[in-house]
Amino acid sequence: MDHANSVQPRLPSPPRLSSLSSAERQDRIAEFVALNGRASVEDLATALQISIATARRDIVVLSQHGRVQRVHGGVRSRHIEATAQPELPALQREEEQREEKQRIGARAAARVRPGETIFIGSGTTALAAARSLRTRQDLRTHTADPTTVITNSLLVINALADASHIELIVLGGQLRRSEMSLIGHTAERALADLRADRVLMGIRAVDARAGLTNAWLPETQTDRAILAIAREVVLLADHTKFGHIAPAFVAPLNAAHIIVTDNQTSSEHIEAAVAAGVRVILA
Amino acid sequence: MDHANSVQPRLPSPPRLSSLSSAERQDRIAEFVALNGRASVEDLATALQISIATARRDIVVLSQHGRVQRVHGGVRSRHIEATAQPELPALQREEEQREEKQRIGARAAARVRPGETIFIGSGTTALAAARSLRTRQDLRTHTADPTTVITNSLLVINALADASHIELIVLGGQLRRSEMSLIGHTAERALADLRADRVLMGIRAVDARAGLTNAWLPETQTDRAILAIAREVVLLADHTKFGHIAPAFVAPLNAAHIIVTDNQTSSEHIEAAVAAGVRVILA
DNA sequence: TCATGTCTGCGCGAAATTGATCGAATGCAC
DNA sequence: GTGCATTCGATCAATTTCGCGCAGACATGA
Repeated sequence: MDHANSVQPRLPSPPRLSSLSSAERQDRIAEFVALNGRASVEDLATALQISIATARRDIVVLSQHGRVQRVHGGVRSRHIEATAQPELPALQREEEQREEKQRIGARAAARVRPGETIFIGSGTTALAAARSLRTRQDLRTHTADPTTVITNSLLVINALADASHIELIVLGGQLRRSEMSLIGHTAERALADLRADRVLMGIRAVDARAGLTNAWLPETQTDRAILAIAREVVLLADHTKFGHIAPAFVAPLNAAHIIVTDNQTSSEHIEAAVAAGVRVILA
Repeated sequence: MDHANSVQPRLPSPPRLSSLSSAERQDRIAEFVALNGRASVEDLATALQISIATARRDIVVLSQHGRVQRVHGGVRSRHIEATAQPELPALQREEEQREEKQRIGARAAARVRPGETIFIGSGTTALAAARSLRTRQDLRTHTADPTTVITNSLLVINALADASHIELIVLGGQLRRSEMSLIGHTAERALADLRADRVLMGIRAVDARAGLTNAWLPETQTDRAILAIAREVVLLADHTKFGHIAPAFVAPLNAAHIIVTDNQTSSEHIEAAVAAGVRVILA
């Protein structure tokens, strides 16, 4: 029996005694990253005496929880470099699910055709879409009928301020600093005179029964007015938005014609959206 | 074909995490650019010990994120005014008569009392006034009835975006990039619902007979609507503005209640303004 | 004792990242 | 406007890293 190992070609059995539980390992990894700023997968595997595969799995869990930021080759601290900007909530959140948001934004922006009028809402995912539009070369050449962007997001405005190939129309209103968005009576009144081909907007929470919900009640009035001006509503929501409910009801789920999300969204949520008549695009 | 392949003259060099991950490299580049203002592609490649191609790829990512501005040969900082290009006309002009504009702006801002509602227009002198308001401590303590700023200038918006003691209301409208101002029907419609204690605005040219004139006709409609919402109009005009006439008529000289200018303005122009019933303040 | 579920380590194909090269585009000087 | 040098963008090869399925080990419960 036993001894057998004298010649065993592989011993895949790790004696788990005395080693750490997965939660403890992940805490150690998070601690290590917080201390050193970054770590390669191999570093972690060596330091914690675990295999590369397990280190990788722990990293996946940690990044999904937002405790570390995943990069090719390892992980690094989620802490933002912060050269000058004050830590505005909207900018803080920009780092969470950064890769997913960029993919979602790019995919949503790809739906925009030259010469169209697009509304881009507030939120970091919508900001990613605006940045994607900023570099679209086909919009740059199509100068006869310029592409127009309407927005109530100060971040989108700044992102497109130097994009001379895009006509920029700003909704007025009161500045909500936590989101850097413009809301209120003035914004809604401006919307009455505007129409768009598509609306690209993010949302705080998506749930099949509770519909689309946001965190701040005064904003919902403006959000509803935004939804009403376009013939196609494209909702941008990464996988962390699904299955949750925020306090302020905005609209039923099928108010969105298209939802762009990432491939980590569970099929359960996707199927529920499809059943509600919404087209789901995985970025 | 001989030669060549027998001895491979290329060594594709393996990617090593041991150096820096892509995200870290990009942070370094952003930091470098923020510090030095600009950098060539070769500079970055040398400084970070990476190939030209990789440096270029990082630059593309950074510019897509809006963290740096790409130019032929390298990158330059985009941090000036948090968003805008230095070569925009409005910012080019910022350097002209800079001292005078700062004094004029500070003097005009000094008229603002805590709790008032102020409209600040576009132009670099008005921007100086906004910056002065930003640091007024008495506005910061007077929280019961917050001071409110209404503006159609993107530069003013950005200057006050992090001034949490100031309520900020933005006029909507179409972005005029040369001035970074919002104008048009949407802006005028928003003005219909707004009133202010004072209007602080710049002007292109001031002349006793020709009145207040601007360079761009479509803007005059918006400018007139702005003048109409306040009980006190404070005109900010350095000495270079006097005695000239610009193509678009905005309003007669006495539409302004107060003109703040600098001490290089000739007494002839000052007396003409006083004769028209305007109070002149020298900053 | 056996069945079941969960966790760990390993291997292989797929994806990602990097550096180099080449034609095309751009900027600069005259 | 013309000519020349530089830079940009796209592509290829090389290597690393990632994702996923598979098998073994331990814990739990019948």
